[in-house]
Amino acid sequence: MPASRRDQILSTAAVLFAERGFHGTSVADLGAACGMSGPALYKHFPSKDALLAAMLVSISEELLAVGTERAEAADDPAAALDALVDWHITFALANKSLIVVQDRDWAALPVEAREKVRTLQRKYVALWAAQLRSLSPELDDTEAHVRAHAAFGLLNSTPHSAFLPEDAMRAVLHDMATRALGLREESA
Amino acid sequence: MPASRRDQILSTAAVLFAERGFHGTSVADLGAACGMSGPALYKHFPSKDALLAAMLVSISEELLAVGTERAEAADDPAAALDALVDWHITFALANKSLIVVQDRDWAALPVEAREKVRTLQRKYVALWAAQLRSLSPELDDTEAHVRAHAAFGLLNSTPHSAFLPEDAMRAVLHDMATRALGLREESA
DNA sequence: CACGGATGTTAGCGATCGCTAACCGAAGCC
DNA sequence: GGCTTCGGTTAGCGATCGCTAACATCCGTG
Repeated sequence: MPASRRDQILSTAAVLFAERGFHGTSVADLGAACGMSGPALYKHFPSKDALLAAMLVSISEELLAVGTERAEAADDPAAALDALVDWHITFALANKSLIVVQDRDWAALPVEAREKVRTLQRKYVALWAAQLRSLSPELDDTEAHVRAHAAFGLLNSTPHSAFLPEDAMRAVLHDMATRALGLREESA
Repeated sequence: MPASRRDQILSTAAVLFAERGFHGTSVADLGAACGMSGPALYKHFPSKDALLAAMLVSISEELLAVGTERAEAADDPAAALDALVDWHITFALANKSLIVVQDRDWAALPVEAREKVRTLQRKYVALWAAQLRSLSPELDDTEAHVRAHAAFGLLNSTPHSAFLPEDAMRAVLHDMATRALGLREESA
């Protein structure tokens, strides 16, 4: 079943929320963009908030789950970080709008979903930080978290600047991220 | 005159807009946070939109103006980029909320201000891109822009992760950004 | 001292918002 | 062939929004 009505709404909403923000998008706008109008959305989601929650919880889960998997499959910390960078790039390129919405509108989530998302995100950062610390054991834990966040910022710039073909974007982002994290010391 | 009423409103608004978004902050909220209530704001700004515009136009101007100045004062492209990184870090650390608002809520600007901000931002990116290309003349122009955006993403992560004392944050961000941009090839 | 501008107040208007109610046609099932 | 379910419609409610109007207070100045 490729793309249920529900999925179509979620992806349309991601685009609109990314462009205008959650509070800047009315349910009428969203309905219209889905080819229906306004209140029809309530046949698929109990509320506008719940729609946002479904969107953000599922992406946080996927980022963490696949990230964990990729890191565990790697042979050493450097390979794990390389795999994490690769996975994050893949995800960000395939879900530009979601990436934008996630760090823009998480504050609009109802409390319960907000805490769930924050927990998942914290685990995801911790996953990166742990790999950074086993690569460089002298690294302070807080600094490792800061470095992970900085790497996310770099990689998450892609929704605002995907000017190149996908392969080229991948290459540039991979190069910059691995350099920033100290994974390589030589030029191309 | 350090901090007129107008400035106090602007900086309070920056904090609230960064937390809840432009559309998520009512003029009553903003007024209350400034120690007055609601409509009093209209004695200082003609509209809520105009307030946002004043905020974003002025920061875009400052980023570009000082950036240009710093780049011109440098002896070579590498020094210019180093100075740009340094300036951007200084600005981002001193204006965390504004950095957030700028890339979150620029779409809420009235057309005229939006175009002005976009023009200024484009010039700022072009300033970085030009330095990157004179450092590495073989670099494609589009890729240079992408690399500049990625560097901004990295540096702009600081509002979400300023867990370290300011000096340490500066050092970490400077290290990562210069590595990402290929300004150094050796470890610390 | 009168007065005018600057800066605040409260009341309230019109528009828009999220959401519910009531209704309807098509599809599937016994 | 009737009944239910599913997914859609329009009408409209109550709340909130940005903003204006009308009025109060203070303060510098001729």
